[in-house]
Amino acid sequence: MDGAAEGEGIETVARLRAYIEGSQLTVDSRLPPERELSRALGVSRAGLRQALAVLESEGQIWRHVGKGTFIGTRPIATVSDIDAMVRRTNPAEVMRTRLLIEPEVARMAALNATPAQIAEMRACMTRSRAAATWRQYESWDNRLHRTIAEATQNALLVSLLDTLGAVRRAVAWGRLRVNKVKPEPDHHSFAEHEEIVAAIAERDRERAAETMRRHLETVERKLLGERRGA
Amino acid sequence: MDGAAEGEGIETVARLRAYIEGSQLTVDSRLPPERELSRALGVSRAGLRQALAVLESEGQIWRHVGKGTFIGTRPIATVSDIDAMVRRTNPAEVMRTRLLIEPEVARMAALNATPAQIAEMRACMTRSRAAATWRQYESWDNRLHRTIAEATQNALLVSLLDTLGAVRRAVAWGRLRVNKVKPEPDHHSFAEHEEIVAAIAERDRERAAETMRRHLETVERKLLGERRGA
DNA sequence: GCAATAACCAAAACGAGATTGGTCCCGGAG
DNA sequence: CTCCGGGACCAATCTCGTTTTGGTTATTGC
Repeated sequence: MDGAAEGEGIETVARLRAYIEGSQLTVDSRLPPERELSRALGVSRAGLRQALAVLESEGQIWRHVGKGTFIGTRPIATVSDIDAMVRRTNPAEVMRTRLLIEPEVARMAALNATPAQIAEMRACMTRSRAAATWRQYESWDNRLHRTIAEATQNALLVSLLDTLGAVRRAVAWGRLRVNKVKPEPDHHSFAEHEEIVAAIAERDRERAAETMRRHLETVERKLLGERRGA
Repeated sequence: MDGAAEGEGIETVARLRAYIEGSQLTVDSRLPPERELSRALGVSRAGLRQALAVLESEGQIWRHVGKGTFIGTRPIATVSDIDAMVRRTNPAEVMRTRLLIEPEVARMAALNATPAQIAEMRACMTRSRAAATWRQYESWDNRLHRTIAEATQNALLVSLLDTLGAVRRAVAWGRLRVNKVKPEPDHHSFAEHEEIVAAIAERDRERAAETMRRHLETVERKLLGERRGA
């Protein structure tokens, strides 16, 4: 079984390798469609596909329907499509990710925040306290967290957190907060936000990270814990 | 100057507000195109656009050519386009971001890594030691860091790190490593990788985070520090 | 003058048709 | 009977021309 048949397969693989080497096809370039390539190499399309499968398993090429066959390793999928990401994650993962990143962001913000940014944080808190609806409150809450992100003075980090925020908003937790129309004056976030911004203003990095961590843990409890409990 | 003319403008704004309230248009929904809406409200398109400009400055709506006019605040731009991000960041920001996130990722990996994942980490290290070219070394180095990310058991976090990695590869491109063809056997990363994986295998979260931090600091020095020095 | 109308522009969306990798089925050669 | 080649088909993707839409400028009418 392995004599002639496998020999033919190896022959096709070798011819394919020679073709790729011969043509000045570099990494990431597309090679001809299967129908065309099979004619050029004088093999059947099925035989060519077997040879391509070998090279793909070796990591030499990668293929995708509608796109073609490419030289090199398959490009990784980024969070370019928020909707695609939402289908693979859940609110718990979002909170774990926030807990992992945002305390360190607060620490870095305490180091680098400008006076203007600290002033904007305080303005966000004032406006969130005065919010008449949950929607307005969330708007100012988002802006507060984004201002803290901007205070790291790192554009890449801000974009990553924006992406995380987009996933957070898109992920299906469109429930909760159906009972009340607006935040209570003693809503837990108000005091916690005060502590975070105060720590940043005082340049106390450790306390900024710690208070942010406690804040997010409270949010996590309210969002996930109470759902199980109630 | 402000009597009749401004009065008319306010009148149009009021009529527009009434239209939005009246129609059951919710947040993020698109309202009719300007040409159509101006006919419906019985005002000129120019007058309507002035009224729309008022609502836009208030943050009630946002507009974009080719898309339309939408209710709510303008959606933020995520890291959907790697190339666009590359133009706004630099290698220093990439390293700062890695230093902020990846030690915590290692800490979380030490908590959640499966035996199979730890085995894959060791396989990556073995293969990176045996690499014949820098390209091969980087391939296994990337895969090692990605396996550590996967060990957090958090798909969202993995995607965010993939995005970060894509930016890193795009920004830190042609330079460095022009002098040697392959990694030295005593390359600093080898021993550092060993320490990180050992800490993860021993479930020592604190040491995993600390060794990862030291590893990235070494990479940062090699990448940025020596460039300034030499 | 000046505001309304129309005309034009570039960005985005839309849609029909062509491409392309992946799969299945049938017929013929060995 | 097995197995390979050919063809047809499928779904994802790309391509390209057309339409829609906000933004801008010129023209017209009072």
